[in-house]
Formats: sequence, C-alpha cells, structure tokens
Amino acid sequence: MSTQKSETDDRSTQRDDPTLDGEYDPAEAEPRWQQYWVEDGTYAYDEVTDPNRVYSIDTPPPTVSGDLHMGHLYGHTLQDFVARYRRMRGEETFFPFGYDDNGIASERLTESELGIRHQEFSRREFQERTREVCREYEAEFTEKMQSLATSIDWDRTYKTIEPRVQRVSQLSFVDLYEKGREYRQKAPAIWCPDCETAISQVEMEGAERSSHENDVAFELVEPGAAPAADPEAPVEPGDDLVITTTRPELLPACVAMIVHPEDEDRAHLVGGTARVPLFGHEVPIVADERVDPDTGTGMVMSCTFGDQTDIEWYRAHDLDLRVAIDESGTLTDLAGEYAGMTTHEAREAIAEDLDDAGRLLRREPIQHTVQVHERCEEDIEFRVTEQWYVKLLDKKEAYLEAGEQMDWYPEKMQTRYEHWIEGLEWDWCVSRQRDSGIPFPVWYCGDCGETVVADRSQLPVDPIADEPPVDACPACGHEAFEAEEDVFDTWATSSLTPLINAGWDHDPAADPADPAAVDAPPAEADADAGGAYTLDNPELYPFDLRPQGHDIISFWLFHTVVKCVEHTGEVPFEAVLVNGHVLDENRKKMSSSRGNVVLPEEVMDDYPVDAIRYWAASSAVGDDFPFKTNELTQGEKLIRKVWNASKLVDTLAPADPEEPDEFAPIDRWMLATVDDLTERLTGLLDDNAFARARDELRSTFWHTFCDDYLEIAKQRLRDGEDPSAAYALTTAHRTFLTLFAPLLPHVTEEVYRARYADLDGDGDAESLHLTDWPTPRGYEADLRAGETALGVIGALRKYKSERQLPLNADLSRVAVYGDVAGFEDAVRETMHVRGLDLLEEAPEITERVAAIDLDYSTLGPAYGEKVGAFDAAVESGEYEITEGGLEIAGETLDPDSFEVERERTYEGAGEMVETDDAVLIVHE
RNA sequence: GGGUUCGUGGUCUAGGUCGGUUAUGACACCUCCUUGACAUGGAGGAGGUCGGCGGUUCGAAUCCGCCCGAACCCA
Repeated sequence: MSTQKSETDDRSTQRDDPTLDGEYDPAEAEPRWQQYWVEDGTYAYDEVTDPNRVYSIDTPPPTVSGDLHMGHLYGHTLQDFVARYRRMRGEETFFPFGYDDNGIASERLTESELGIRHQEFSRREFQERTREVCREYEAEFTEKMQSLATSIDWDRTYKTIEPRVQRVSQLSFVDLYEKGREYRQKAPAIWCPDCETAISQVEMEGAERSSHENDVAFELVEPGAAPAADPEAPVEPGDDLVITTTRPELLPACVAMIVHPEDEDRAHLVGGTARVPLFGHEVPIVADERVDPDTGTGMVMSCTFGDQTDIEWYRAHDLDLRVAIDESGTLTDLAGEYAGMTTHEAREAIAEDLDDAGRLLRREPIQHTVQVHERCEEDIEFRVTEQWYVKLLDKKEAYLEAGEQMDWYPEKMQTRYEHWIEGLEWDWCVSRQRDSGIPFPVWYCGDCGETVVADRSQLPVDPIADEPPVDACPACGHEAFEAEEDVFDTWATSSLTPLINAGWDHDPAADPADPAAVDAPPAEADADAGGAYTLDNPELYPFDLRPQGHDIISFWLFHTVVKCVEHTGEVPFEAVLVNGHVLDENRKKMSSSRGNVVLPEEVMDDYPVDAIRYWAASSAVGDDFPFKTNELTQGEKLIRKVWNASKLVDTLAPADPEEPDEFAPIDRWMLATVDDLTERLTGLLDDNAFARARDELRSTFWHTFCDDYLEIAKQRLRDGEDPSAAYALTTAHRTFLTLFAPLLPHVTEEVYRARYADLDGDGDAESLHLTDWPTPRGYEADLRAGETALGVIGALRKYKSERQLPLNADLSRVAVYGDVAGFEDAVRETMHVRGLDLLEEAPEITERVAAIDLDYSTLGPAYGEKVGAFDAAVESGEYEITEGGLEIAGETLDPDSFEVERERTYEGAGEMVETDDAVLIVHE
C-alpha cells in the first residue's frame, strides 16, 4: 500500500532545475513545491478595486487546539479546487485563513499547558497567555495545511482572540444594540448546570438516558365549576389526580396541572385546584391543548421549568414562578428538606418518599432521550436569568429570503437552512457566564440599572478593567457603575468572519453617504451618530464563496448570515459550497469509540497529496463519501501516467513549435477534441462539479490523448519531421497539463517547470498556477471521420487481440469502406498496415435485414398506442421496406423514424471486420 | 415522532429536474499482448433491468403514491 519514501527532511537534495528525467518522486517533489509556493507568494492576494475581478472565499476557522482530521483535509481540498480554478480564470483570488482560538477549547488548553487557572489572571492577561500557547499550535496547524497544498494566502490570517477581532465583535454588539436587534432580558434560558452558563439552542443535543417513569398521585382540593361527565371521575376533595413524570425532583417547582381542553373525563376539573404531594402547595388546574392526551395518564404537571412547554404554559396561563433548582443544579430552599441535594439525588429521594407516602402508584425503568449540553453531556435545565439576546424570531422571513439569494451547491442543502429557520423557537442567547472570552462592552448604573455601552472609539474594552465612557449615569446622574461580567458566545465572533476578512470597522470621520461606507444606517437615537461603518476591502464583500460541512449550516452559516445582513444590509455570500462527511471504508461514520478513525497524517505518509486530491474529487459535492484506498491508488497511477506521457512528449516535440499553415486531419482532430474538452470542463468547474470534471479530464487524457493520439503521433514524429504533429502534440499536452493543474498541482507544476516555464530562457519562470486557464482555440475538425478512423483502429486492435497477434504485427492489406478521409496515414502507421485501400463501394458482401430499430421518440408522440402494433409487426416480420419508408401495420413510417439493422456476411478473401461506421476487409 | 437525503452488476458510481431504442465508468474477476513513456501498461470478456409493490403513459432507472431499508438533521 505504501509506495512513498520519506525523504522530506533531506531538503539539500532538492533539484533547482526540474527535468523530466527518471521517475517522478512525489515524496521529494511535493514538499519542494509547497515550500516554493509559500516563499514565492504564489497565492498572494493583490488588492484590486473592481469587485468583479475578485474571487473571495470566506472559510469557517477551525479550532486551533483541535487535531487536523479528514474533514479538514477534504473540505479544504474542495475549496482549493475552486481557488486554483478561479485564480487561473484570471480572477484575483482572496483565500484567507482564520484560527478560532477564542473558545472554551483553547481556554482549557492554555490552562493545562501552563498549569494555570484563568481565574488567577485578568481577562487580558489570560488572553495574552492563550495567544502564546495557541501560537505553537497555530504554527503546527499552518504547516499541516501547507503540506496539503491549499493555495491560501498565508499573509492573510486572523485569530479570533486577537484585539482587532475583539474590536469587531464588540462593534458588532454596539451596532446591533443601537439598531434594537440586541436586548437584555430576564427570561427562561437554556442552562448548563455543569458549566454554570446559559447556552443557546444549537448547543443542545439529545442523549439516551436510563431513567424511570413515575405515576404520581396529586390530591384534588376542589374541582371546577362544571359537573363531572363520568360518575367514576374524581370529584371529592382528597381524590387522586395522577400524572406521569420522569422528573419527580421538579415537584417543588410545580405550578399547575394541565388537562387537554377536549378531555371530557377531566373537563370538570378545569378551574379547580390540586395539592402537590410531599410539598403541600396548591396549584391551579388549567386546560391547554399542548398536552398529549395519549401519553401517560393524559394529565401533566407544569413546573418552572422542566421543558420548553412549561415555559409556554408559564407565559400563557400567567403561572407562578417557583425556582427549585439553582445555577449549579442544586435544589433550593423551596424544596424544603431536599434543599442542597443535586437534581439526581433529589429525584431518587423524592421518589422514595412518595412511595412511602403512598403517592407513587407506579415506577418503571425506561430509556429516553433527554436534552444535554453538547460539550459536557450534562442534562440541561431551564432557568430564569438575565441574558443578552440577538433578535431572530421577528425576521425569519428576511433570513429565509437571504437563503434564497445564495446559490447552494448542492441545491438540496438549502432545505436544511430553511427548515432550521422555520423551526426556530428562541432568539439567540449570546451571553455566557464565563470568565474568559470577549467581554460585553457594557456597564450598568449602580443605582437605576441604566445600560451604558462603550464608545466605538474605545473598543476593544474590558468593562471590568476599563472605565465607562461617561462620568455619570445619563438617566439618573449616579456616578458608580457595575461592569457586565458576561462574555460573548463563541459564535458571536465566529459569525463575523466575512466582516473580519473584509476589514469592517467604524470610522468616526467617514461620511455615511459615501458609497464606500457600508450600508448600515445608524439608529436615530444614537447621539454621537457621526461617522460610518466601513470596509478596508469593500471589493471582497459580499464573498463569492462560503465552503463548509453540512453539519454547520444550521448555526454557523445561519448566524453569519444574520450578523452580516444586519450590519451591512447585504447577504454575505454569493454561493455556499457544502461538503459531506468522510466516512470509513464501510460507509460508517468515523468515531474514536468505534476505532475506525483514519488520520490525515497516516494517509499523507502513504500517498502523495496529488493522489489525495484525486480521491477528494471522487464524490458529488454534498454527499457523504467513504475513504477509499482504491481511489488513492488510482490517483497515484494518474500522477504516474501524466509524468510518463510528459516524458514521452518531451522526447518527441519541442516545447514551443511553430504553428504550421496546414494541419494533418488527425492533428486538427486532436486540437478540436481538446477545445471541446476545455469548454465542457470549464462549465463543470463553474458548477463545482469536481467529480465529473475529474472523470472527464482523466478519461480524455488517458484514452483519447495517450492511448489513441499519442500512439499515432509517436509513429509519425519518429519517422521524421512533422510540424503539424509536433505542434498539435505540444499544444494538446500543454493544455492537458493546465487543465490538470487545480486537481494535481504538484506533478503538473513539476512538468510545467521542466518543459514550458522558461521558454525564452531568461530564467524568469512563473508558476503554472499563475498562468491562464485555457480557452477553446477554435479548431474545427471532422470529428466524425476522426471517430470513424479511431473505430477502425480499435477494430484492428481487437482483430489482433483475438488472433493473439502482437499489436505491432504487420497486416499486409486492409480495405476500408467508410469515411476515414484524411486519416488513412493514422490508420496505416498506428496499426502497421502495409497496404491500405479505401473502397468506393461496399465490398462484396451479402446482407440481410436482421432487425428494425424504431425511433420511439418520434413514433410515440405521433402514433400513440399504435406503437404496440409496430413492435408486434417487427417481431413477426410483417413489414416491407420501400422507397417511401416502412410499410407496417397499415401505416407508412418516414425513413427518419426507423433504422434497418443488417447482418453482413462476406465470402471473399480475407476477413471482414465491422465497426459502427465502417466495414473492413483484413488480410494478415 | 417530524424532516431531509439516499437505495443502480461482488464493491463504489454516472444518468434521474428535459420519461424514448443495446443503463456510464472505476475497482475487483477472467482471457490475451512484453511495442523503444508507463505491465503501477495495453486489448478484449463475463457480470446489473436500476430496493419492493402499485399507478400515470404507446413507453419509466427517470414522474406519482404506498411500503421496506440506510444515513443525517430536528424533536
């Protein structure tokens, strides 16, 4: 399996002067070119002003402390196909890179690397440390990325923790706040008791848990006003009302019992009250259709808060708030003797006591799905806390419309985005109760609580360390302030990457009416409304492409769209490229618990990067696809084929031949075929159809160029001077090399440098990747005669093969009946035919009609169900072929609507061989 | 439970939005060929009726419905 030798550390052996001698050694050549491209600045973005000349890419920055995995390798390779293709199309390509080191992951990494705790430092000091620790990891990550040959401009990088990015994050907050899109509210929030912070909807996930289902009997205090329908129904004070719950520890937080409005058996209870067992408080019985009458007993308790529906009930029925669980998941004083227990302890204790009290009617173990925090797997709670939110729910339509405006590759992925928005139930909670992170630039008046936001010129700011922009509260004049201690959600920053990349900022001197200003009108309430938001590189925005995995459409992409639309009024991306997940060879998801994870490093040790890129292009964009060593092997073979064919071309023809006045037909045919391929490939790459582009290119190169044309040209050029063949061979070869460049950047560069880069000999060689993508040169050829001739050659190969003759065995004489005009030499030379005759008339063969092929696409619409009768008549032979057409089943069919298939027999000397378009008589 | 996507020879896959004669290619398999780029090459062969059922139609892998199975997302 492994074929690559490791010589990468011996850089002294590298060749300054690429040649086409010997064998191609990717282990030596690939690192050499990677180093060259970076040092040379081959992928540098040169600022231009015209947005139409720019191709800008915004990628989601990976977590720096994480390992490079196959998903990175795959995703970045796809992006790189686009980047390299666009660059060669003449678009100034902006392909930056970001490191996401502003998150819990890098916080924990820093703590463990340095043996410190972030609480021991100020936020700024701790972030300094984080930057130091991450620097090493970034260097390592950069090196790995460079060894993948992604054509990133390494001078255009950012880190989400750097002060510039912190400023952008805080500016974003200020802008949204001023626009009324960001608000602070005391409300039920999704809470992680382990991390002791609010989290957003996207950070929850379901997890399988073992638990118990408990039937708990409440005690009726008094029924409602209506009479009971069922004589058996509970009506007397003290009768049992039974609910089913998996969370008895929420009993102290119970604020109501709910029945379905159409539950006739319990309608009489609505308006009454019940007593909560063990805790003794009375709660109202209300009707609400959000109860499933078919689940459990059909009656439920509502607590503040057990789940999302509890929150809805709390609001809809104006229920009490009973907070029985605190921020760490511990029961509060409200829980009486259970206070101080964890939720899990209380769950067991309360169930036991219910049982002792005779109020537990049933208890059965079950498996069910609960919502947990994705990072720590802790069961989440809903707590009423004061949090900052970004408004989403009131603008779902606008965000759906933004999705419409982007081109989705593949199109089907847009539905994921749409369904996500349609299902949104929460605004985006962006505050986190953590110590490190980017702080909210906010203070509150110590007296009246008025919110004071930092001046934009102050940013980045840390309210704990820095002073507010005013001396006294603008509302009440009080002079003491309290700093907001919360920090931003990670996504609040990582959703700003297009703005970070384009250099978004606020310029107090800028004129909002200036076309260079970003379309973001300041709120009218803004007192110091002078200035405007600006972009350092407005030509980049909106970005042409946003690549990412399908798993992050719903939050990362969505949040980025939201933020950018709000800040600039424009959808940030022209197109979205969604890549699937890499699965193992058995199409199973890779996971460490399954032990089927393939590491990029191992693959890169075993295979050339060009082969890995060939594999990465093997699947339709958006589909999950398996890791396949056989694709990698095929990639290696293709690299070798490109090299060997190039070597041969180099021995046959000069690198810059003169264009002849006249072409031999086979040469013009080759050039026309290359034109044709160029056009198709350009269309496929415009559509990001990498797999189809790869297959078309490979197959045309390998079979048409190498197997067919090169074999012919080889004979002719070895026989003597042939300007036509020399020119066509070199031109076709160079075009193939260029078309292969985005797919196989290393081997093509190596060949290009050896043969084409410095034709004028002034030593001023340029990278293949900076040359122009080919365009059709306008060669016209009789493609049909060419096909016929290749068919004839193929038939002769088969003839030899079937007779176990060597392919270079001489054939004394071949007669051809068929249009191979102009290609006689090609046939003769390639197949070693000593005498070739073109027949004016068909050879002496006897023909009989073997079958009639009907053209259903014309007959169907014209004759409808009569077609069945035609089929039957053809089958039984009841038809007649006449001058006017085909007499069949009482109709005369037009000659265009059928074809006669004839069987030929030849009884003369030699052997008859048939192709689609020709008949040959072969004499050995 | 809801949604999305998918189900084509032994394995992987193209085609499917525009239904039309013998369903594309690769890998593996079999036979043959050392020709001076490459045997990590070349020529040829066998192997599928397109998950199942039903419908629309002269005609369906392709459209519609139901069912079965798989993956993912959301509950």
